[in-house]
Amino acid sequence: MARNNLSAVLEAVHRSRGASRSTLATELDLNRSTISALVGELVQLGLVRESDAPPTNKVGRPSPWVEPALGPVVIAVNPELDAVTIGVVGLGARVDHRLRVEVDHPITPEETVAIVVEALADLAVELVDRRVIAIAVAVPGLVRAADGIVRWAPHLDWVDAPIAQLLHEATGIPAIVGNDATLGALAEHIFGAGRSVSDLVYLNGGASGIGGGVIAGGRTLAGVGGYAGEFGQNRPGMGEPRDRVSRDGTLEDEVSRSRLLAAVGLERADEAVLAQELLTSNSPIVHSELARQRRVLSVALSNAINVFNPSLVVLGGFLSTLRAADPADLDALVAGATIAASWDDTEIVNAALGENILMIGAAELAFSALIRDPGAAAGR
Amino acid sequence: MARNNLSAVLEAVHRSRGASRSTLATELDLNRSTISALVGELVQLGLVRESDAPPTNKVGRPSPWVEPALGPVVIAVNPELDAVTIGVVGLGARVDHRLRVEVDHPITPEETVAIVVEALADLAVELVDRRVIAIAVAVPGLVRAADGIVRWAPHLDWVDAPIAQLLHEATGIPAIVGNDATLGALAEHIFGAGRSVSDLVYLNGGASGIGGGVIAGGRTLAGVGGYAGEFGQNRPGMGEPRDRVSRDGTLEDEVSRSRLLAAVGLERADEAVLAQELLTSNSPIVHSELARQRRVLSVALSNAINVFNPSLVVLGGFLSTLRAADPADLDALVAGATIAASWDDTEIVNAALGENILMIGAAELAFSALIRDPGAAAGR
DNA sequence: GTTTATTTGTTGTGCTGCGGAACATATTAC
DNA sequence: GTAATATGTTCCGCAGCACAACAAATAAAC
Repeated sequence: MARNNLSAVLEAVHRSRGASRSTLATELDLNRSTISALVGELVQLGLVRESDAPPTNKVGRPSPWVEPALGPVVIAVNPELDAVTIGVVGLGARVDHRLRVEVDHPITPEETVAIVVEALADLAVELVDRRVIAIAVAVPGLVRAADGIVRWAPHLDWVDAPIAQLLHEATGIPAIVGNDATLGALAEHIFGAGRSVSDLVYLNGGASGIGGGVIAGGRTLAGVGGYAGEFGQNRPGMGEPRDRVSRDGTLEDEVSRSRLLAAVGLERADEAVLAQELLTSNSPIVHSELARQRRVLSVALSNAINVFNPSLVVLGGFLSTLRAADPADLDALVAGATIAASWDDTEIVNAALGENILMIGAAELAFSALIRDPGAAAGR
Repeated sequence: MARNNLSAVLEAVHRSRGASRSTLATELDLNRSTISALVGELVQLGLVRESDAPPTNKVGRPSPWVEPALGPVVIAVNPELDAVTIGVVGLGARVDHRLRVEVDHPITPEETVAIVVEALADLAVELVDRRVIAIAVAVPGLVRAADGIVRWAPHLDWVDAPIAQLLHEATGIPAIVGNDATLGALAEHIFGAGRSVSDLVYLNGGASGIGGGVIAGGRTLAGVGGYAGEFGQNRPGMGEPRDRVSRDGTLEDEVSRSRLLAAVGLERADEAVLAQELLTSNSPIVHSELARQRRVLSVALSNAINVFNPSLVVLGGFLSTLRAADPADLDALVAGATIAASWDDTEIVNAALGENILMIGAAELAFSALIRDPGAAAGR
């Protein structure tokens, strides 16, 4: 039987990172007595804790504060070309620990599993008294929703990698996998720039290309297989033919980190350094490349806004730098190629969550399952 | 209180256009006794009727047939440049009457209302003993979801037209408005080519341009304002620069009915005639224009598939002709520019519902509200 | 043609989630 | 210190639905 309001209360506490009982009652439109019972049950389940009323200067009996419990945590994992990032994440997007294990070659699924196992051992002390709900992996590649198999992660050179199964077998902990940009969109939606918004498009520019994720009507856009949101492979129209510099004309070929690195004359640089270089350069080559990439990006964004009519377009990675170089220019370009009624509703912003975005997004994958059925985890 | 399963039963009967009680029970995973009670209630509400068990050769007590009742109907309205189409539509997508009122000039909202009022008078005899739930309008333009105002219908030259309010004031019947292509997508999803599918992209080519609608995760993609799905205004990349023949390079400028008419040398023609001309022509001009439009369309479709990962792309209007001229070519072009994993899930098909598509789609707008709360309409 | 197996409708009962009302309690306002 | 206000607590009741036992209507078996 679907104990729906139990989920609703847990979700509200999770998303707000804490709320008073009375605000829960008014916001969820539930009776005080119901909230009382449900919160009590969540406390029993160890998912939530109540603390003394915070000091407020309002008349009336103070309402106890309801917070996510410290117990349940998710081990978030993000394998990348040069490193694996692992985090311990609690309800309410609390990132308790984060560690980064560098590797000197493209990492295999098996090596990823080994690193996670080792990290779990290292974290054993911190995880005493914690309940590890799941291992959640954010992968830069296509993840089949049905079984969590990584169909294709070009950057990591993974093909049909059963990473979830491998992790589960190695640790005994349930494992779950998602696409990194999709999880980034989810994280920004629940805890970042898109908190109060139910329709957003998230685009992230990284070394491996451009990933995208969409929240539509408050829900993650998945598609049949779970591959939705691959804006990077799209071919946007070029305002001027000479803007096209790649063979295929895909967005991530045209708007790319490596072309920006080339323009500033660097071999490699981390995000902050590249941004610094780009934003302080006087070179006309840099400026014209930034302008060209903005023009191409603007068409892709217009296409996306025409189709999704989102409240927000959230840019991450080097795409936010591209915007930062001249936000007004990007806005004007997008405005020029977007349906006016749609553009009126839309704002382009930079991602709000920093380095933790994928930890939070991956954890959300597991927490959303917990929220769907709070009783399932512990006993009944 | 959300009487959820009452909705579920009504929805199942509506979508299946009739089912036995026992299949309802198994498909909705409800107890026989529950189905019995709920169907009884829907009969009481006049939304559903039971008839004798249909002849089946199975062992066991025969299960009564449950069908949509004849009573509740929606008046569907579709104002177009040259005519207004009005239909009487019942639950289960039963189109009882349809009439087309030709006009010799772009119709105004007020004229549309007058035509609807007149049609209601003409239909008075047929509507005896029917319960008109709502007037539902499918408009070729942008409809603000919040209040049903037509923000912009370029083809009709409507700007901020409160058509729902006007219709309600003139008739006393609740009125509701939606975008034509969005409603087309909905109709194909529930009763057409996309029946068993929860993710589809619908693109319709008409005289006024290309309209689009999306079903994602079984729900209509709306966007914040309700303007989602405007693929026609998108700018797809061109494989070869000379494919671009318009100034802005928007999809509906490049892939257009008028360019096809020009190629076959006609001033005007209805859909069937144009299709006939295009598919039987030997002219190299016609063939090259068809091929060019297919190439441009294919990029737009690839972009859509990369983003939505749908099970189905449904083409309507002249777009289905464009495909019919060489389906393999279109498929190959799309395959070449789409993420392989996504393309594996996707099939491109022609729209299955014919002239009734917008009648059914518009009616769905009202019926979905009825299904959400079956009790609201009649008494309690 | 009668009996048997099978499937389904019907009826009565009980559980569960939640709202409502009356009362208790902790705070501010005066 | 008393009043006003907001909220927690407790008890009750209702609605939705599953479950079980029984009745009914069909096909299959003999």
